[in-house]
Amino acid sequence: MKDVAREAGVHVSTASRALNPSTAPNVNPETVERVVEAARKLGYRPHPLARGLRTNRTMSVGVVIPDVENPLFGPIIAGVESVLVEEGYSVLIGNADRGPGHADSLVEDMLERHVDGLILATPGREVSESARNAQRDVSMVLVNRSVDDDSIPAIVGDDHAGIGLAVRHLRELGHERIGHVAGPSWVSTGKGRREAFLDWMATVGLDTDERLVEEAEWYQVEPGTTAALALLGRNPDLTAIVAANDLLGLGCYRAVRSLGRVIGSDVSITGYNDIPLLDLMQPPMTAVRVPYRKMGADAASTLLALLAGEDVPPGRVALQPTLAIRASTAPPVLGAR
Amino acid sequence: MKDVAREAGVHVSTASRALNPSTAPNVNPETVERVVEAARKLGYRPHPLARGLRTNRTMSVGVVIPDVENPLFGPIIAGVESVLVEEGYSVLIGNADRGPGHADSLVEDMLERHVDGLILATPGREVSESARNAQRDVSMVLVNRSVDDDSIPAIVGDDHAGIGLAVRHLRELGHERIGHVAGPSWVSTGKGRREAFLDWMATVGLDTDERLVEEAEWYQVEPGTTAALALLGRNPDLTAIVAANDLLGLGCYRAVRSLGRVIGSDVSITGYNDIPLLDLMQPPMTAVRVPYRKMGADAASTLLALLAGEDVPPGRVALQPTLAIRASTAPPVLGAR
DNA sequence: CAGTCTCCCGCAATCGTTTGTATTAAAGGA
DNA sequence: TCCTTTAATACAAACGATTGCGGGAGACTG
Repeated sequence: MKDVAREAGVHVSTASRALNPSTAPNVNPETVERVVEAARKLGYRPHPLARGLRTNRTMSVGVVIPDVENPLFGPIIAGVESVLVEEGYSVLIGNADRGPGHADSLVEDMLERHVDGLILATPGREVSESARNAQRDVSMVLVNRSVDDDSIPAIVGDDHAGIGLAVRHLRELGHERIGHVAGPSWVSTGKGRREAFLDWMATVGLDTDERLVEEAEWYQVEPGTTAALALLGRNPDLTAIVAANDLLGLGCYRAVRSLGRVIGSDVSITGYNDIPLLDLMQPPMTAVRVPYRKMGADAASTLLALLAGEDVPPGRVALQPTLAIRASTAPPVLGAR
Repeated sequence: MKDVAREAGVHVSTASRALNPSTAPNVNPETVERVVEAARKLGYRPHPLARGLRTNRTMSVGVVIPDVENPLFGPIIAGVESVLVEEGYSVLIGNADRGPGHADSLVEDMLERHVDGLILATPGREVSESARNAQRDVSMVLVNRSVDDDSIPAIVGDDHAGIGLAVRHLRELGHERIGHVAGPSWVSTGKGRREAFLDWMATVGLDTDERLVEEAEWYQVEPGTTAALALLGRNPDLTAIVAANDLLGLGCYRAVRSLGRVIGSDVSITGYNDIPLLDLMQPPMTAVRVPYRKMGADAASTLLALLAGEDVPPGRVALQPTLAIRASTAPPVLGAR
């Protein structure tokens, strides 16, 4: 920049102002022209560290993901990245796969790096101490999760509506005995979808017995099988299962098969999330599709608004899911009961 | 840091030296002790921008991925992140999903941000102009790709060995007419696996007719089906297909089914990569498994070595794949020819 | 005892910007 | 004509560290 100033025959401070859109009006238009030309000629690029040191902004935001290897988060990251890069921000990624506490330590790291904002996708329904502290220092927004007291802006899928799509779809097919394989209740989605399930069962005029719900230990295939077996053992007359997650749904596939029953005709199954390849399963799985990429993009936009000083009301914004109907759901076989 | 120095009763420069492991030997041990204590007491955290401004290092590395939504890259990112974070580096992620040229622009962005190193997973067998320039300024290593002239260190899977696993497995099952659905030849993996296939066919004493290979337009299910149909149309007597990629393999599934033949018994199929859920397909797919997480970790380690000034020979390091044998491969039905 | 060497430490410059304040000159008003 | 206002630019102090250089004190040597 010193060179640019010399080339344009002005002081560096003038050059700085000329190059900065917000201060450019304070300098003579022709001078601006000269400086801009000099900068172009010399191929000047501002040094982000020097700038950041002075302005106290790094133009970077941290994104903490519970498990990068989970295909679920690819679209979220893509969505976040696409809008942030557009605004000149860089995305620092943190993978909190080393168990509880790891997310907090990543947040600490990022704060030390003076990120301008944080986007958290880590699970858990409560704000950790460190996150609480972080909110004082930087803007932050949650994605695909929320906190019980809604004290932090969150972009989430509308789980209530999503479960509603599944339950109503099954109801319309004629199912009357529907069960739910729930996710762990300490995760916000696990709790929310479980409640939504019972709620919708009542809405469509069906049984809301707690015995129709079985909680899986974790969002994986194996726990899904275990839970589904327990559920079907307790309720042999079930004709449909709403799984809280695609992997749990695949776990249900295994359970149903191991009982010698046919997926779709004997027992209908719905998944949740619609991860890739679900349409290639045998049979292809009906699933609630959540707009994850948009979720990431919206979270990023919200963060940008916060960074711009706009007042963003805390609380959650829910994105509407859709239902991908495939062959794992069908009308119940009449008289099977 | 000024406060720390005052608290310890020394000059800031002394404090700086005391806190920095590499310069600490130059200061009196008791003084170091006092400074460290003062720093602890005041909760001192170095300011990375100030430090970076002076030292010309940002302690960050850029990772450019062709498509974050592809489940393949999750493990790579996780591997990279795990080793870099350990050494105090941050990971900047760039998603080059906006077509050709986007990767270059991301690299430019990262260079402007003065990343200390770059890890590129973008496809293409040639070094772009910008990458070439980048290599002058920062350390860089490639992952899951290489360049034709091997001028940049690259960590890749050993595709030749991987294809060998598949071909030999099929040969041992008794297959003699084996085809290959190749990936696009402008991608390094597409070209490499194709050549490896023909090479291994010769090695196991089988036909190496070019007609046994059909190139898919892109690594996706649909192009895989198209290619497989063409391949099977041309060679109706094939009893096995080696696909250059899992998704292409799934495309083969569709093709085989649409011809009314049975996967496994009529036509065996092998995939490549072993992406999640492949074991839940019907039938579960035999696939070459590439250690992607390790690949990412090794790439990061190599980069660290480069950053430490060690001499890393250019050229590729190949990681050994394994074979996950499942139900999509079986002995050919005798007399089917 | 003078000279030299070592070991610690302080001084000050530096990295590349931004920005509050001072300065200058021109323009406008009485 | 002189004073005040305004516009445009220059000056210099930050931001928070690192680091070459020099100086002072003590130890060692001859």
